[in-house]
Amino acid sequence: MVRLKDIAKKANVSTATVSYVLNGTGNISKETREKVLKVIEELNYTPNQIAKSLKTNKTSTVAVIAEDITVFNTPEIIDGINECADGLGFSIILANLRVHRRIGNRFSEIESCKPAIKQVLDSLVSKKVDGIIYIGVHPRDVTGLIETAKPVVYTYCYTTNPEDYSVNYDDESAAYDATDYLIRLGHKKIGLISGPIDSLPSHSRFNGYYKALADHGLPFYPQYVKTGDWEYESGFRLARELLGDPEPPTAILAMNDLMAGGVLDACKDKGVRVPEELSVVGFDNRECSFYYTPKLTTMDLPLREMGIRTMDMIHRIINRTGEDVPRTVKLKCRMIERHSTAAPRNP
Amino acid sequence: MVRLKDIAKKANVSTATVSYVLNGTGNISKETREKVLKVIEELNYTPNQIAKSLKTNKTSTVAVIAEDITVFNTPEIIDGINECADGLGFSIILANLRVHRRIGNRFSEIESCKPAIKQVLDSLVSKKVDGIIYIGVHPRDVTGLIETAKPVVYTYCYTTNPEDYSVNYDDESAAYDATDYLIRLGHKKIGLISGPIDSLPSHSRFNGYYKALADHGLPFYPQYVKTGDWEYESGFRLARELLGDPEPPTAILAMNDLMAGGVLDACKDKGVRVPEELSVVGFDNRECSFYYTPKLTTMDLPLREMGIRTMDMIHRIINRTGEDVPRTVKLKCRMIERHSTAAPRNP
DNA sequence: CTTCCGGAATTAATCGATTAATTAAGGAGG
DNA sequence: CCTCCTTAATTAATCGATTAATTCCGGAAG
Repeated sequence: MVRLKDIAKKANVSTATVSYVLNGTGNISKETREKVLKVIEELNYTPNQIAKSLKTNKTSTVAVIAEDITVFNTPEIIDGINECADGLGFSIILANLRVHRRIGNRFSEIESCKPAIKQVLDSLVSKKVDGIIYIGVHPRDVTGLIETAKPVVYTYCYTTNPEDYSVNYDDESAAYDATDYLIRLGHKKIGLISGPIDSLPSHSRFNGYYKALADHGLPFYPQYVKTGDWEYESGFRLARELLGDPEPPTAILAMNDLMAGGVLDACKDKGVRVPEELSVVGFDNRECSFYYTPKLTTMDLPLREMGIRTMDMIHRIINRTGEDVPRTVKLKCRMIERHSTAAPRNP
Repeated sequence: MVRLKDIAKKANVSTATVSYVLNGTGNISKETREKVLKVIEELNYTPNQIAKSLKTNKTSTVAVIAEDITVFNTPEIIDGINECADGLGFSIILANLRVHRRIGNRFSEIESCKPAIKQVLDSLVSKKVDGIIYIGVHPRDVTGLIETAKPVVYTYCYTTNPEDYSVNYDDESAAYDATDYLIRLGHKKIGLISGPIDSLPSHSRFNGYYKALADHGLPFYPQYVKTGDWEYESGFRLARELLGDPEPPTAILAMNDLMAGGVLDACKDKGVRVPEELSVVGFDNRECSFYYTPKLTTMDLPLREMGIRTMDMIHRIINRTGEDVPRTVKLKCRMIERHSTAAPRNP
């Protein structure tokens, strides 16, 4: 292994000079610089990052703590993080909490992850990274979950502490756009299958739905709003309820693709044709939504972009340049129009 | 930040003693050990891994180079790696080559990834890790792709170098089992929609198919074997060809779930009912296969297990204990029986 | 001619651990 | 009593960089 010292000896300069050349600091004459660079090239030298880190107390590494890497949103966020990190010369250390296998879908019990997080922070991460990115499996409150002196940026989750940094997508405007899209197709009676009432995204998405109706001067019918639990079965069940209404909606907006899948199957079950008799819109643009019959119109989440912005944000915080880094970023979603939506027959 | 030196001072011993206590080496009396441990506890000290790495030249970190983390197989493999690494006290540094965005599906052009790999190895990984795990996006030959002195274990891909280490699933026995399953249901005319002829998994799976037929004394009909390209469209097109045969098969085994999806749609198109008139079996157990109509019977790949075994293997190699680590591991797949298969009506 | 200054290089301490070599203190054996 | 071991501790070099402090030198200014 070639060391900085070897370069110095061969180039007949001090180690300090080589270091200054490598880092572009200090006062180095053109000739010396070139001489050193030539030797570096010759010996195919690359600096030992460990030694550098020890002295500078910087690692050019961030930890990515994922609640569950096997959940559909996470890989693409990580992909974005990675892409951005490559450009910045950062590495990422990945820690996976496996929340799903730990607590299933009982998100309220997220507290039980605290020991796991503490262990990750203590034993693996905190000594080797400059900052921490936390990726949730579902947008929810994780206030107080991470206790560390290092910078943290949250994505796909949020905290109630206004000092915390986070990157998310804009739920309200996404739901607004989806509703607006259906209204522009001609729909006036639009069912909504919501997530649990105590979930923030459910609230935001409901607000978007409500505002879009209002902006178009359409009435709001409480009986068109049903509360599910994000799972297929609730979509199936609630769609049956909606379709059983004496004056059923001509379109249903489900707050995720899984429940939308339930809606589609309820339609098959009841002999309701999609999109001719009922338009269905999902949310998330999960892989499965492409394979539904008919292919589902849905909202694509800006996952990769979220990853990129998250990495960019933590990098800014780490390199405190004095510039004021905004605490929260919200990114727009994008409608993906497929075959589950059409203009209503009898608007 | 508390340093080892601080512990030593407070406990009135030398730094060496503290180090020996921490690592359980050297000759330390019980009283001294307890005294030191008490101080460590009091000051809430954790050793600086960077400093340790510098001296020992070990990092307890492995690099995971993924060809594409957004491909369905990769997250679960990484999950397995992570689980095993946690148990061993290892961290993982993740590098993502984004092969799909680089070269799409033209796998033969994998060579073009070499510069990216070289960059990853040089600038990020090689100085900070004890070993390297490489995860492919598709089982294929990656001989010579990674040039490094560190231990490497390949998974979800293979090399022709018998010195290389790799972990994979057993294609041949999986295809054998799938075919055997159909035969036991009563099928005698079984179509096969293969991957490209120049792909190793295609070969192995074909061998499994062929052997199962032979073992049951069934004839092999070449016209029942069609060669696709792993994509949905080829499944659709080739299923139409098979169904157009004067004596069409009563079951079709597709070598992946995407092509099986094409088969299902071809059946819908031709009015062939699944599974009543045709049984369909896929391969991979991708998320989408659960959402097909009918839900697809398919082969589940032991992805998490592969990750675990891969991590375990690289750990053994890193800790060269002299034990002979087997060069290749092959894991069994598992049939997932859903609603696309049944006994044939007229066997 | 002396002093001062600035550019270009070097010296040497330092980051926080590990560990070979050494020392010191008892105890056993001759 | 002296020697030799064993056990338990310390000393100090080392890993491979960074960087504050210092030195050296030549030219400009007074």
